[in-house]
Amino acid sequence: MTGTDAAVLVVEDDVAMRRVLVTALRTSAYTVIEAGTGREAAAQAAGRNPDVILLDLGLPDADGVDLTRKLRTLTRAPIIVISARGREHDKVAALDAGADDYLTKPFGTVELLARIRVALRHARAADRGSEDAAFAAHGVRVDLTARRVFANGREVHLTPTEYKLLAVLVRHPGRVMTHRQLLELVWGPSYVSQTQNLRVYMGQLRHKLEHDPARPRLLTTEPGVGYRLDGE
Amino acid sequence: MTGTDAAVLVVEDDVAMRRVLVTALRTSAYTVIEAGTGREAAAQAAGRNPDVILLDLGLPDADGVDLTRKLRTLTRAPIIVISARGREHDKVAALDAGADDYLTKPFGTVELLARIRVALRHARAADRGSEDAAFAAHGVRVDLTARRVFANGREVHLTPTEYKLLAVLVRHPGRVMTHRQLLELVWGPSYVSQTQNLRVYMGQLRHKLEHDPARPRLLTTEPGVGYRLDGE
DNA sequence: GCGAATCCTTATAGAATCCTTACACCCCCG
DNA sequence: CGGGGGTGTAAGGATTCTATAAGGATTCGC
Repeated sequence: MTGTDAAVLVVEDDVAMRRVLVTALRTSAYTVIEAGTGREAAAQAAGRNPDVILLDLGLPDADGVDLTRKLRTLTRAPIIVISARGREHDKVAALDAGADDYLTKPFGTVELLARIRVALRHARAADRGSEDAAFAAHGVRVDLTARRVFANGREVHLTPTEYKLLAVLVRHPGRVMTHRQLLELVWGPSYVSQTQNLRVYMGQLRHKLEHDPARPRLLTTEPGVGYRLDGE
Repeated sequence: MTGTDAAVLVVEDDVAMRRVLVTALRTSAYTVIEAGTGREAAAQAAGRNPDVILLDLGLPDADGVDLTRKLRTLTRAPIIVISARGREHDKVAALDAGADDYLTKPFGTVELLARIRVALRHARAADRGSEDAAFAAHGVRVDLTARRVFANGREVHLTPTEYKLLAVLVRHPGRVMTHRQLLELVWGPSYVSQTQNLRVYMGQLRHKLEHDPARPRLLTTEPGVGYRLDGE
């Protein structure tokens, strides 16, 4: 598989290293976009819509993990992190911040290209689904782009965590989300076994949204499995 | 919390190594499925529908790259390859055969867990685009991705065990599943002789799904062998 | 700093689920 | 005609899971 038009954003401050990367990518027929700073990287990611991002963590002007998180808000393109630091902690932090792969220097060009192919494979598979930005049922309306929630025509105030939880459910209407999924997406990977907390927040959401919180029609329980946001 | 969440298939012949992996996964509240050979791996990948596959390339009975390709035809679950061989050629071969990540021994457990989280993230993103895997016959419809079951247009509530049992049958429509197979896949390897329990649950499923539970057309009995999910 | 909002934990009652036991049934064969 | 293996239904106690309230810890805004 060759580049077939795919655009790769290379974020790397070291000029020599950058030249190596760019040459390898051009040889494989990728379109290359370059950035030498975190600020530039964000601009290019937002403006040029790359298909893959190669990100060197060791930029002088930005913390790598923060930048990863930032880029993730700007684009859904896979991020392959390149770093001189090979400690486990660094890897985990970057991966949990939204990176899709982590390569430690020094690495081979051939391997890098193979990992780029994997990333593109993923991106294409994920592209097929696009999300709705709104949900409405049972007198409840959720506007994800405006971050607003209404119940029976009245706007309801939700705390950040409540909203996050509801937003996850809205993105998967009608389908059961397991405790694990909800906990991981709302609270993060290290909270996957704190199911009690999830129950508390689900109760708060019901209290604010359901007509009769004791007999939920919108936020239903699937005992032993998880919760579901029901349409009509 | 019961183990109805993300399931990880661990393919590893070395017992010591396997124990390390299984312990780490269980601690993070994953459901673990184990396989020690290539043949077993294929069977479990097809039968248990894991969410991620951890594959050691160094199995005695199968070539790792071939097995990767084989597994890719059986499931779309992400494959994380674990290998003692760290040569670039090996990595590229595995990645291009369909693997999603490649870890070289020795590696840290924390990093492995982080990479599993990445893989699950991808799987979920890809899931959104795919059509719902479903089964329909005799007025019964089973939606495996939404975890919903309908009979005669009405949604039926199934308990976790009932659903698990039905899900196994749905993945092998028309084929007889032996008592042993069903017990192992639903209740686990230590329950393979508790056939009475299976009868009870099969009865409950019939009661909820069949038009006339006494004359089952969907869930038929193969005396002395097992049960079968019949199409039209 | 201070108050208010939010978060997370704990405790407990109530609900759902699981698994076992008990027993009736059916069909085949001696 | 009477077992006997295999099967289907019913019921209940033990276990697990869930809902809700309440309070201390923490964070946030001013």
